[in-house]
Amino acid sequence: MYRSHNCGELRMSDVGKEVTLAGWVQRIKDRGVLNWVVIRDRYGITQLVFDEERTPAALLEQSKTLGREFVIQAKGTVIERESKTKNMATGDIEILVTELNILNAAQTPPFTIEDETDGGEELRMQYRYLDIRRNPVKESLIFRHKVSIEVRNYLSEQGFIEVETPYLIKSTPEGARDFVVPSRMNEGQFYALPQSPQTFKQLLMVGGMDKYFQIVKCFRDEDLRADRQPEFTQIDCEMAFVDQEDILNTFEGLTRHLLKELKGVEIGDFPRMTYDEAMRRYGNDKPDIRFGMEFGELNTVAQHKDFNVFNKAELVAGIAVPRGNTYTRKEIDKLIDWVKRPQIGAMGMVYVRCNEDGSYKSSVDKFYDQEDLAKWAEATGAKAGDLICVLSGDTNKVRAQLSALRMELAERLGLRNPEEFAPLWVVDFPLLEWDEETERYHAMHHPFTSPKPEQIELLKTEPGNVKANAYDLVLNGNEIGGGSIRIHDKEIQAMMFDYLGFTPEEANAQFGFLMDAFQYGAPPHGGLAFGFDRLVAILGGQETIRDFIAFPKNNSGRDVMIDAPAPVDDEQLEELSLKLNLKS
RNA sequence: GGUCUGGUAGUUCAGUUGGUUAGAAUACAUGCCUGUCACGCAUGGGGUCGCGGGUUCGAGUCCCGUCCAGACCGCCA
Repeated sequence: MYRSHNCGELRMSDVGKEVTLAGWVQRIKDRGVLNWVVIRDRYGITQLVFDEERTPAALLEQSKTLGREFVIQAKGTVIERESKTKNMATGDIEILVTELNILNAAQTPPFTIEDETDGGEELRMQYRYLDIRRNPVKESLIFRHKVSIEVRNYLSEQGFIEVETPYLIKSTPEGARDFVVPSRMNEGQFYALPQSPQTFKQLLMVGGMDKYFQIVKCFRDEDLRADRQPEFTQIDCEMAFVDQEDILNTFEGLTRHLLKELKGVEIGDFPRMTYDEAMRRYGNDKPDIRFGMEFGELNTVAQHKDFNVFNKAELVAGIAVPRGNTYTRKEIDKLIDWVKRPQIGAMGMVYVRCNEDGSYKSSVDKFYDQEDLAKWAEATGAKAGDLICVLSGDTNKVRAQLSALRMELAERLGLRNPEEFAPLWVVDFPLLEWDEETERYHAMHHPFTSPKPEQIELLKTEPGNVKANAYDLVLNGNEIGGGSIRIHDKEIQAMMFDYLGFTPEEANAQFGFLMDAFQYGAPPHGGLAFGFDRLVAILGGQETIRDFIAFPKNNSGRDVMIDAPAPVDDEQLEELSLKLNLKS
């Protein structure tokens, strides 16, 4: 038996007990005739004491050979401390050690194993196993475990069955780039790792598993972000014999359950907003509605004067920054520089100071009088003391730019409280999206998404205006889930592929198995997938998913700990019938 | 593919207008200390200033290239 207790559980009521603890050396405080050693495991920390009067000399000397992160086992008696501390749960007691075993010595770690470490990101990733010993990372992983248990419990109680689907599947041209895996037994052929189990879950519906879920890894060979990894986890769900309303209710229930069980937050019916409305009010299909600063469209109140920048703009829109009039001219200039950075790309920014006395002072006073500016204030909901920021130009660009500005200002103003949760459904997404590069429509969600039935005719005349039975679940400005009612009719599916530019032969080669299945009794069905890493991170109060993944990849998709990806040797290539054609 | 920021001691960082022997904190080592808990005190070791080239009497500092890291845009059906 290596230990009788863990390092987090001993209290005053245990005083007098003979115990054995095992763990890592957190801290050594050598005072010569007295030595304290703090030992740590997953459950907490406990202080060991060695002193000249009560400890054999040899044992005291042995305690001084310890170093940080040594793995040790200590036997001894729980005693009350002479000086207690509230800094640790076990701060009232300590262990008077009678036997010390060094189970494994350790090199000094490259960064401190403390809550506030001195280690930089890269170093922590390189020695992730040391990083995981730190409370914040450890707690994040434990939190992730709790979320996954709650998800499984809830869905299981609702009658969902978890079914595993294959990881070695087929590459498809639509959507993200695939990670491909060469097949030794099938020369010149490749598997692809799934971007999602989409077609398999639909086939499970055809198979009669009318409530399916899976907590499953997905893979996309695209550039990374703070909230995007090349391999990530989804809560993938699908239901048969349901309409959109059934699905929204089911997964709103799951989300509400998670918020209640894990955060103690009770939320009523989630607001719903159409895609068009979200774009108009927030310039964004995943609005953060924890705060206001909604867009005011100013075309009608700003396009009647000689200010040509506005007159020739497709959209003039502004937001009211609460208490923004406290900004100095210099600060506003910096804000203008900020929106003009290439990442945002605005040409400029017009601002209006809303003075406490009800008057206005703008950067375009030459063109607009007080009466005009009062209308701007009304449209943006600006109050005395606010600052109105106005951008103009191409509608889509203005919305994206003003949305970025809104989020940035909210962040600076501390309006994005991570302990506040504001979910909503965004519904009625467009079915298709125009792609400038290939000059054709492609599916906004995916090609299996059902158009609104009453709009199928509209596909022929105005494909860009057709809405889909597609929806996203948004939490605090992040898309945490998305899904749709699927097509379950072979003819409509074939028509969709046609609109997306597939020849019948291509459609058949890629997705023939699915359309075949639709001929053998496919039930109406639909579903949704949550981004599990993102969901866990946001519930945990963060927007970076890395600390909720045990072994994440870095910005370039590399695992710096195991140093992957890496070349394979010539024999492996030979066996796979592969030849490299390196660009550099 | 692009924009921006950074790379100096084990680690986190400072380093002025280009100037003589590159600093601090922390970690580490040694010694002292009987109630510490971010203990304290003293002493000590520790540097390819990411890499390559250029300008200059002289480069951590300026210029060009390159590599690496992070954030973002494109991309992510």
